Amino acid sequence: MAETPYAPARIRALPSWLLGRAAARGHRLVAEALAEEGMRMMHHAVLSAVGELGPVSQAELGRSVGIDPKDMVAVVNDLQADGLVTRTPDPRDRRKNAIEISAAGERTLRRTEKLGDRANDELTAGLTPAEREQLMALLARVAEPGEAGAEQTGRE
Amino acid sequence: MAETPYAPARIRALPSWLLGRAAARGHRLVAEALAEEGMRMMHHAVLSAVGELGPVSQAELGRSVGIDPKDMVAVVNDLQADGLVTRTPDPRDRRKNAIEISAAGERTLRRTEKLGDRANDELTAGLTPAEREQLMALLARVAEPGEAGAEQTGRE
DNA sequence: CTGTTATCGTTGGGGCATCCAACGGTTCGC
DNA sequence: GCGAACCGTTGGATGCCCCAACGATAACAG
Repeated sequence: MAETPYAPARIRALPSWLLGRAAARGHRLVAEALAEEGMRMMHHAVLSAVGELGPVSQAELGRSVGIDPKDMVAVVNDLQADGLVTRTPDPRDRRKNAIEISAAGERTLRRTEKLGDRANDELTAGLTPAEREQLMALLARVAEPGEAGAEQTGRE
Repeated sequence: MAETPYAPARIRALPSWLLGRAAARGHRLVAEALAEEGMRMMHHAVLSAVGELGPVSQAELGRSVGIDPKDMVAVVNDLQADGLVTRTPDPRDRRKNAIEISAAGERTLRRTEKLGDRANDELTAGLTPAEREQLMALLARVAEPGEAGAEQTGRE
């Protein structure tokens, strides 16, 4: 074998390290894929959340995908500028904005979902479907330690 | 609050998403643990690499842990300022700096390794040792897909 | 009704990790 | 020798996360 600059074994043996590397690769693959549609990860996540939850307030959206309200403002601004979502004042609560996906947003979402799935397939290309399921199950338990009932506000 | 802000199923079902969440938690736990010694993740990783590889150039270090040369400069600066490593010009190649761990570096490394291990134990507290090994094996295959040729080029 | 408390959207700032482009100094291949 | 490649270094850009504050609005207690 050539003298590859191997990562030190000590570090490599740490779950957090491997987790970070794998996540970095996943992030890169997905980001590259979504870039084909001019989308970014958070934007896609938010758009998907809007499409799934229906008309929602920004605060609720932020809690659902776990991002800061500050960043949510920018994301919704972009999505609205691209005509992917509509932001209308909620008549029943004038503090809120009702975010809803548009027809164009639905179309874009369908494309970006395909791209995201494809990137994730590439990410897990070395795994069998069963192994992928296994990985997902293990990751879920590592990402959310408590998670017994799961009805609670899973805030991080 | 009946409405739980659960993450949309669409997004949650993606390995890249779960990977990111799990990595974020791991990162946070390890960072908090290392902060007890005033250390940060990259610093610890580099220090560990130096201790394992012996006298080594910064470029080689950067390749081994997969970080940018720019950031490596800052890391080595900090480590040197804390007296944890020595940076001496390589007489055989005056472009290179020979980075070597110091006695104080060894001591600090032993402590931070304990802290890192402890944080990783907490991270994987919900898993049995066998499951943890399983997770590591799966992650390794996801993080480094090719792995056969041991191709150079650092990363992507 | 009035005053207090809480939420919502928004703006501002900071910290941390990753990445790319460039440059002078040095070594290596031809 | 001379161009190509590498090394350390500097500069800048980006993305993600967290905290604090503000005006407007709503919910609630009195």
